[in-house]
Amino acid sequence: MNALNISVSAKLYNKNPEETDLGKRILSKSIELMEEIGYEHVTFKKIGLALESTEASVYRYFQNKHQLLAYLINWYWGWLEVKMAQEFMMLNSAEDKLKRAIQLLVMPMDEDERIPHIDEGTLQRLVVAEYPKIYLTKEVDAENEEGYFLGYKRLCDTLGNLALQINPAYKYPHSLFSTVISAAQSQQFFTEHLPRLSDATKGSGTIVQFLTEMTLNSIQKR
Amino acid sequence: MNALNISVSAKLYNKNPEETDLGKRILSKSIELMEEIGYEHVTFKKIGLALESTEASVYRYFQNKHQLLAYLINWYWGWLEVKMAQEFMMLNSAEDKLKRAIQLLVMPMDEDERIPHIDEGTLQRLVVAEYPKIYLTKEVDAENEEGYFLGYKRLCDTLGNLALQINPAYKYPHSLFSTVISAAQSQQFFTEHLPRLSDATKGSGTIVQFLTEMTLNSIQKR
DNA sequence: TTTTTAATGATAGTATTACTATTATATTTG
DNA sequence: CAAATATAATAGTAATACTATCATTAAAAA
Repeated sequence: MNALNISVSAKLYNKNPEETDLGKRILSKSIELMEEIGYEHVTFKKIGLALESTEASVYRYFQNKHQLLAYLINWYWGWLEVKMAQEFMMLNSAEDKLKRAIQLLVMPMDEDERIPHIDEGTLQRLVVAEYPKIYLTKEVDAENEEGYFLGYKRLCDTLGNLALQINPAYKYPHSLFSTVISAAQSQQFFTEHLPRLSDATKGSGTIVQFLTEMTLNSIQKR
Repeated sequence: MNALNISVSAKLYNKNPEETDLGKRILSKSIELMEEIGYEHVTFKKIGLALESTEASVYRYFQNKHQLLAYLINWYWGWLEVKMAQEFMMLNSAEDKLKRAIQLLVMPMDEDERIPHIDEGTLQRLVVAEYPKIYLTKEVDAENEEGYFLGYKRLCDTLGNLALQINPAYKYPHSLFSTVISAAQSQQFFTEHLPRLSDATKGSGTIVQFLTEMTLNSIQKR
């Protein structure tokens, strides 16, 4: 069996959803439902209903909707890192790795067959639509200590280190990649919903070009 | 009297809050309360209480909390544009104007004495903490048609046009400035709450430098 | 095999939220 | 002075975000 496990901080659940059948179904249905009706309109009652289970059962796995979203988003960043690590093995230069990383941030994802209960494509669209909501709260400092944002931070570090391989004197690797990762999401959203805030048309080619140029122009030695 | 009026789409309120005393007090207290306890924890009941007025009275001005936030954020972008236009009069080159614009996006704001009922500094902190919440919803397309995001779009256009003055061949002016405006906000947030996502320390100098370099490197002719 | 434990389902209940509606009162305008 | 308008006071409703209890079933341990 070639299963693959993405690690998510234990503070992001009451009871580990990866360990039970119901848990996995909760993940699967939550992604689907949140992407479909939007975070604000999701309730644990609706998730329970969609699962043919109950509100109380969902509460056994997650304290609340916010924690569930944080779990899913962290899972996504963790999975992306694994994906990137795999692809990087086939590439030599840091520049090529960065370019590929940007593509992975923006391009639609295929289902990973090693993880049948999670539809990565739907999860990616969920992340595009909801990701800042997990940190833009008054609880951010407390949740930060619990590891709610580790996925994002790790990804940011990984890409920042690639930039430093290209130019060790570059002064803003963390700022640059938190900006690039964030822009990768928001440009997708703008292209679809607020096109005046983007120069891309449907299809992700322009976004990748824009981000790649911006990144390389920023870190280049001069 | 040298009053100054920032125009906000009439779809962003039930009854224009700028036209009455209670309306202005609602704006003033909402900014204060939202910044203090966070958007999620605000209710119209609490705003009414803080005003020594009632929930029902607040509902006469705004349909709901979401519309109120959208109003405030649009007001902020409108006000920033006015501020920028004033400052641009004293500058000649497009590059200097862009640099100044980035400073205005990031630096703490003084109270504008022409508008006594709005504390621009507090409003700026509110925008940093909450701005994506007005468009990251399933209602974005409908609200876009109502003009909920005009402030952001106009600001983005204004800065994009400056970039095109520097390099008319630059291909991504909208994407770049939606990214820069957004990064200006999120880098402030990260510096304070998630420092591993930024290279700046408290005080806005580093953020301004980072954004300025990124912007100019992106649009330069090569 | 029996016993215990753990997981889930079913149901009920509470406080708060997000409104809507009604009426009374005060203020402004014609 | 009459009429219109703005606000305050209050009540009420449906949905939300939980918490708690108990019964059932399945799996694991004794």
